[in-house]
Amino acid sequence: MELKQPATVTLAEVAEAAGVGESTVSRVLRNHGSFSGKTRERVMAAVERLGYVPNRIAGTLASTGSRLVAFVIPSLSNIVFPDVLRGASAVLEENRYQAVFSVTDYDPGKEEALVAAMLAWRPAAVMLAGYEHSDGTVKMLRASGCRVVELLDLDGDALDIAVGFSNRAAGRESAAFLLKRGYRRIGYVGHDLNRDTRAGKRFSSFCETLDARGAPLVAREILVGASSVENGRLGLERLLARTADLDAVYFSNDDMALGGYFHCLAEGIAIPSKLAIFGYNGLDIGRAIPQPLSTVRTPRVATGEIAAKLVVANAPSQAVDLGFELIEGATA
Amino acid sequence: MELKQPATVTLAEVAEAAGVGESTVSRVLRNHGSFSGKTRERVMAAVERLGYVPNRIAGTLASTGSRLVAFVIPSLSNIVFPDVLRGASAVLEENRYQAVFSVTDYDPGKEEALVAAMLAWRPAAVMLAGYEHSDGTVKMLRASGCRVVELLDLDGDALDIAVGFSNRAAGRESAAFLLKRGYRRIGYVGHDLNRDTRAGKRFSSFCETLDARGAPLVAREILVGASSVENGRLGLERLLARTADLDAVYFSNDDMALGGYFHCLAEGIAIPSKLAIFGYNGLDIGRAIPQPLSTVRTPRVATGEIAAKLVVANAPSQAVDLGFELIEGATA
DNA sequence: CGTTTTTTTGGCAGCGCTACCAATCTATTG
DNA sequence: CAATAGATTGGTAGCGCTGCCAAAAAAACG
Repeated sequence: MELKQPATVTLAEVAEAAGVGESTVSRVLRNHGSFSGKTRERVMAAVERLGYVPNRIAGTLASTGSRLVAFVIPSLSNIVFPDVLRGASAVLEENRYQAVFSVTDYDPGKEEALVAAMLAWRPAAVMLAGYEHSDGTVKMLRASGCRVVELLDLDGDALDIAVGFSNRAAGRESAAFLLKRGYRRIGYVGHDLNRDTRAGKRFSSFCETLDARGAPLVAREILVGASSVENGRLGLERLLARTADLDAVYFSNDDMALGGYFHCLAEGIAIPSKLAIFGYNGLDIGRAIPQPLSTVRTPRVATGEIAAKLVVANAPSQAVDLGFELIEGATA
Repeated sequence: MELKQPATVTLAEVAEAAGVGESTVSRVLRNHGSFSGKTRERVMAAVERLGYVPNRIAGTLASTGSRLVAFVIPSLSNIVFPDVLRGASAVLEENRYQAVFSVTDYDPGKEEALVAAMLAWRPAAVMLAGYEHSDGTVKMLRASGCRVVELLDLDGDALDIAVGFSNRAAGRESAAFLLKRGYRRIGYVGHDLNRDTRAGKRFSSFCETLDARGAPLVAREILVGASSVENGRLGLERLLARTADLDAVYFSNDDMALGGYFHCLAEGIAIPSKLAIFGYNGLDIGRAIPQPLSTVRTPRVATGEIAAKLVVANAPSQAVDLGFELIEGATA
């Protein structure tokens, strides 16, 4: 079926049909300013009859601020970001804001280009992952005059608003937990850390903590590419082939850790007696496996919610620490 | 740090600074129409110097078509939709289109409201999940004149463009596969099917196929709420408590099936000799567990890609069947 | 009732940009 | 060198809506 371009109905036509002025229609539709009940009815009837759909493009141009919120996120494969979007989206929809997004693939250059493209829509706010941005990105954001929210990280200086938790603290506490449990020969399996700087921060403070307690990291296996269950499995396999007698492995996140868990399951490696496994994120699936995964649960949805609420309320610049929760689980 | 509203630079100011007319700046920036190399340089220098960011709101209003594509999706928790967004987003970004989205929570009423809100942005296309929409939604979409793409379903009549595969065929082939393997006492564990109509279609044609082959479904367990690993586990537990001697269970999707798998693992139920498990979606994680999950792999990312390509190319109305692949795995 | 106050209205100038058209300039041709 | 064709430009009317302001109508007051 060919869809023909039906001459779109404009506000002026509604006004004409309702026998009132344009500004009256505008007021009724936005429920702003004053008008009589009778007028309201006539306008609504005309709207109904003509099938009028307001044009937000025109509305936004005419008024001052837009109700667009731009998300520039590294990935949609990593469940973290859909979770953040989910939390934010619920709040934004309630407040008649509209979410727009694009995906950087963890590439700062692409991030810069996408931020530029986003700013062209004159959003009320731009939401980004973390603190590591190119100079160009920072400059544009500063000059834009729109709100900037940096998500899921707290280890650095915020441009405007930051909502999240400390990845360094998460790395530190994970290390402390493993040490407290008596593990001394600890390894690490992770994905590309240059791109995922938050995972990098966790790892570096994890290592610092081990060093400080006199039980430095014994071995590491870094896989190219994104985190995934398969990479976690592969990573652990390689690590164990290279290094004997490890008693615990820290993974860059739960996806990777699950891969490690499955490897042990398949190879008959007893968890945690022979090898302990520790993840990061607190995914639901980690609680459904036979031995609940030991991990750190992060408030991903809440991060999105709070960020959206702050933007909607046009709150002052601030950093909000939502914290995280270490889940002892049964794998470490 | 307070971000001050910096008087935004307009195209007129760039024109002034570059000593050329507004339309010339516009042509250079869009690389459209003709202009000399020298002019181009002067304009670009002025753009650079003033830090000009074009206003797409104004641009869209002034020109005819927008480069916005609206996604109205049921959920962000179900990985299916982030996958579709991912595929689409890559293509859209390449073509300088912008993705906007909102989430319906599988609620047709909310879908209608969100479609209305989306149409207010005069998108080039609206992308929706499946064919089941309220009358109001259909009416609005028809009247809107923008392209409509229905995703991930092919069992029904498309409004305009449809991209996906047949859920009925998937249900049918899954049943045929289990029967061919010799399973006769087959059960089902699923989530709320009124909302997820695609899962409902799979289930009903699964049952029809079993009936036709004289091995009707023995038992079912439907859980309220969304699909999840935990619900899958719980569902299988309940199903087995109620019904003895099942030899295979079909799950509404891989998340649910993984829950079932973990239940068996924890309870020491041998797979597939004692109980076979079959899922749907072909998630990566299903291949990383000790016994690869038997399932149907669906082209989710490709669905998004193709949909976006058709929209960008302003292709004629059509239904594109991307098919699916039955993965034999080791659990059935 | 006339007057003052309050509530409702309509008119219209932009918002920043693009599309169209006419004007200007440059290169070509005979 | 005039004439013609082609390449570059600038001017300007909207795109559809909102915000401001003044006019009109209704309500309140004395």
